[in-house]
Amino acid sequence: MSTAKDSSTEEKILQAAEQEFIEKGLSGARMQQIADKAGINKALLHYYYRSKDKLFEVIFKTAFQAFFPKFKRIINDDIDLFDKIRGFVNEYITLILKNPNIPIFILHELNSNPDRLSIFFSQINIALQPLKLHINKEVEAGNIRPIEAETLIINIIALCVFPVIAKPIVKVVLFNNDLEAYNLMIEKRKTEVAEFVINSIKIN
Amino acid sequence: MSTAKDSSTEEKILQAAEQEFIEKGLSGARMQQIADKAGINKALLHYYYRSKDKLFEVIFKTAFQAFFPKFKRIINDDIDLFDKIRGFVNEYITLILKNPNIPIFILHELNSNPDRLSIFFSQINIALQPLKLHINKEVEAGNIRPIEAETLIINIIALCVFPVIAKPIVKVVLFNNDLEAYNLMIEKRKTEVAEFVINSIKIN
DNA sequence: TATATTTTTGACCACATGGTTAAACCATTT
DNA sequence: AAATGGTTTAACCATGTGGTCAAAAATATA
Repeated sequence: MSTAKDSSTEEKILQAAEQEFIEKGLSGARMQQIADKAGINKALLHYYYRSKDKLFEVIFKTAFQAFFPKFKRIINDDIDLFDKIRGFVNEYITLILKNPNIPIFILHELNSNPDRLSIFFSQINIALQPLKLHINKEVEAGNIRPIEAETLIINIIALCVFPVIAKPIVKVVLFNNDLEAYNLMIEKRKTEVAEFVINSIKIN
Repeated sequence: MSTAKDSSTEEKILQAAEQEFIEKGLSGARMQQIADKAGINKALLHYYYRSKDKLFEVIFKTAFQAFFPKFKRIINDDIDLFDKIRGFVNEYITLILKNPNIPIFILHELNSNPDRLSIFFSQINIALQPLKLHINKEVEAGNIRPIEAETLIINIIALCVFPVIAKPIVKVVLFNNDLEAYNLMIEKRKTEVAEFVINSIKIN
């Protein structure tokens, strides 16, 4: 058994590949560019990962995990739904900001090849099930306004993700190209999004 | 003056190019493929549009107009803010559904080259100004909960666009790959999104 | 009908790109 | 020190790709 997995070379390749693929997408990425970024020979890429597609597959998987992590911790907790939403929004936006280009990357690649998703199906499905149940329970109990669990979940994720993936537009159009203002606004959303959602579903 | 602009050939090229570019992106699109789809020789592409980039530029511009249309009609109307939101959501989702792949296309291309946006800056900026003012006015008058106009606008657009661009994920994860169920949900959002937003900002 | 003009094509070119190979390099074992 | 096996490289190769060009076909003009 080799310790190649931990070797600095393989690590450098993965980092370089992640950068290149996430920035340019599968078709836009160049093996030569990845090799250069990793500071190695191009042939070495094929030594570790036989083809561009194989290498892409690895990057896509890890990127997808980052985009759709196992938020079981938050979701499974037996806490108040509103607090659950607050916790989720805060953690999720924080997570996305760590690599803000991943969502468009995933969405773009998934768009031209939706089959890639199939591997992750059960993982996500199981991860969201408890949250769905909790929402439905609260609706039935009359604790929140009637709303489909799916709708509420989509809305929350939309409000977290979209402002980040639309950064070029939002920054320019709504904040006159002021990066500081844009960043501040995203930062504020870590709490504001939850309140926006809660205001919408709570009963007065 | 030639009448080339109206010629069937040029029209076929544009249609084929739009399909190809929007589906595969700039780097993924192939001139040969576009020629094939248009049923013409590849050299003819370069006869009408000198280079791939020139052709792309044309497609990108028209696509962007579709993504960010001149919604002045809705926004400028001197109607109730809530009705304005209802009208906007309904029209915008309807518009996006006409070519649901445009948003990711725009976002993806803008991500790797944000400069492309600069041409449209003033157009969008002017288009949204009246809406901002209206929101601020309602907040100051105490008619709705305090919220930044920018935040409210982002939220509305996010709720309209995201479920469409995340279709591959949403369909599979939340609707067990049931296309009908997914479509129905999007259809419902034409009215539900507005109510979700209004519930959040209205004062009880 | 003859002539200019525009549109369309097949053949081609230069170059970028993913991928291969044989040899060199390097560390570890014997 | 020699042999072994994993790692790295330079030099190649085949193919795909954007783009060109000269000639043919079609169309307009005289």
